[in-house]
Amino acid sequence: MLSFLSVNVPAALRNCRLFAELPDADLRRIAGLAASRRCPAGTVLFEPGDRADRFYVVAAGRVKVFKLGAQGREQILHVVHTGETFAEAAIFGGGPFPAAAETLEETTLIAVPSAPFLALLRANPDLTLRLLGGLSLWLRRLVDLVEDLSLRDVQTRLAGFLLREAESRSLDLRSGARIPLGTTKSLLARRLGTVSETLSRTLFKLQKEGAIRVVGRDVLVLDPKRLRALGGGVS
Amino acid sequence: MLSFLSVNVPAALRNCRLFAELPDADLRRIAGLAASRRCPAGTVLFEPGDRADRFYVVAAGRVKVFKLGAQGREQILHVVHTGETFAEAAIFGGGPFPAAAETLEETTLIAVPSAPFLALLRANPDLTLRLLGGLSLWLRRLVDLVEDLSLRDVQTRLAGFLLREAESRSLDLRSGARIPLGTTKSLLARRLGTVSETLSRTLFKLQKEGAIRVVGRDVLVLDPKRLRALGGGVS
DNA sequence: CGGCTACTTGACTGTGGTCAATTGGTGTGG
DNA sequence: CCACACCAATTGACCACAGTCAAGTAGCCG
Repeated sequence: MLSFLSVNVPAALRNCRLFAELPDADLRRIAGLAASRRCPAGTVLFEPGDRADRFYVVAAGRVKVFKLGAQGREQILHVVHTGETFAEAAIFGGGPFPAAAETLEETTLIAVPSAPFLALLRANPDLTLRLLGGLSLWLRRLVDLVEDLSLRDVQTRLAGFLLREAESRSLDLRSGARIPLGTTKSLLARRLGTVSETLSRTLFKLQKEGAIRVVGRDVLVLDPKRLRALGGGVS
Repeated sequence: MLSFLSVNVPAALRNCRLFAELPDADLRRIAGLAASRRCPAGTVLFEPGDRADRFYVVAAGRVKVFKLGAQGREQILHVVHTGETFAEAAIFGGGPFPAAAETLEETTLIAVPSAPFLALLRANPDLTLRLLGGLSLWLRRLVDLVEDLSLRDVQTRLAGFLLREAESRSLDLRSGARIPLGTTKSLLARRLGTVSETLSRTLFKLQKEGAIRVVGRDVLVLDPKRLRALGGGVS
């Protein structure tokens, strides 16, 4: 299923943290085995239960990894951006993919088959350690998500999200800082483990308290102190 | 803080899946570096934010890994049994422990310092791959937990738990099968992301529907079919 | 201009958490 | 052996957070 070759595969792999420092020869080997693929928005990449015989590098675009509930509700586990990998964890231990993945926009992907990749790992301790670091980060994120879902209400989650978002874009949190949500609000809602209606209301509450002001898809921070207080000691 | 040596450290490590096939020499090296420790029930091993410069092997006993919420509510991420390791993920990537850990009963632990362990990993691709498999499993469990918390109600979670528990003890699910909970009900509640009161009521509901019968700390399965239906297609 | 999607707002409801009181079981000490 | 203390578990009353359904608005693109 390779729709050829709008991308320079080796270059795309280099852009990815996991492969950034891999020797040229190895990189080429992977590139030779990998399939590059361009997908329109909404393409289903895999579903829970599918055989996990590959993982993905996002060369350009965005992908959501998510779980679907009984009545069609959706919990997003992670949104994967350009230069990141996903589903690397699933290729170990032999089980199927535990979640589903779907492109959020036109996206170029590189699928790396697991068998040759595992062989490469045996010979590259550095690569393996980097991979371990990546999985460890994934684990931390999931622990955070569990904490959010189980122990914090929506308002706290939202405030925390805004604070983290500001920090990750290295905005200093003075009054007036502008945080772009970068996605639709319904997407954000499903990331935070709620629905768009509730997110709407919660944004409104934060506004009413004077902490923020919502302008289209951006959030202006009006009162960083208050936002921090509501976010409950998130870094 | 080493309270010496009620345990044979190398033997305890051998009992652990992670180290099961490690060459003798390496095992001894680790054993030489590791600190063995006997803890009474309720000993705090680490808290979120502590430096992650070690991980643990449970030589005998049980440990809970958990997150604490604002008003003291607790979400258990995992209960670690004899022969398992925990916190291995935290030693990668340099961050602190993301959760807390505490012994549930009198427990003997082996703490493996991360620095020499990381060095050992570079030389042992087999060990590293086994570790990757372990992390991958952790990740799957957390994804399941997120799914439970976000997309399923307590009754479904409970039914699913009972089914998984029966399977993991390889009980065949005929009517009359007896599933020991193996813990107090309040512990189980916090594992399922709820509180003991709600668990009580939910067990009662399952009884009222004729699916199970609760006898002390065991659950008798009366109607496996119904239980499966309520558990919503959990394996 | 029409049609589509994202978003907002309102009214309602249910799950499940909190608080409080009671029961039950177990181990300890008089 | 009984009395007491302690903890786990249960039950009841209450209520709030947030999800659902439905209607309406705003914004965007063809």
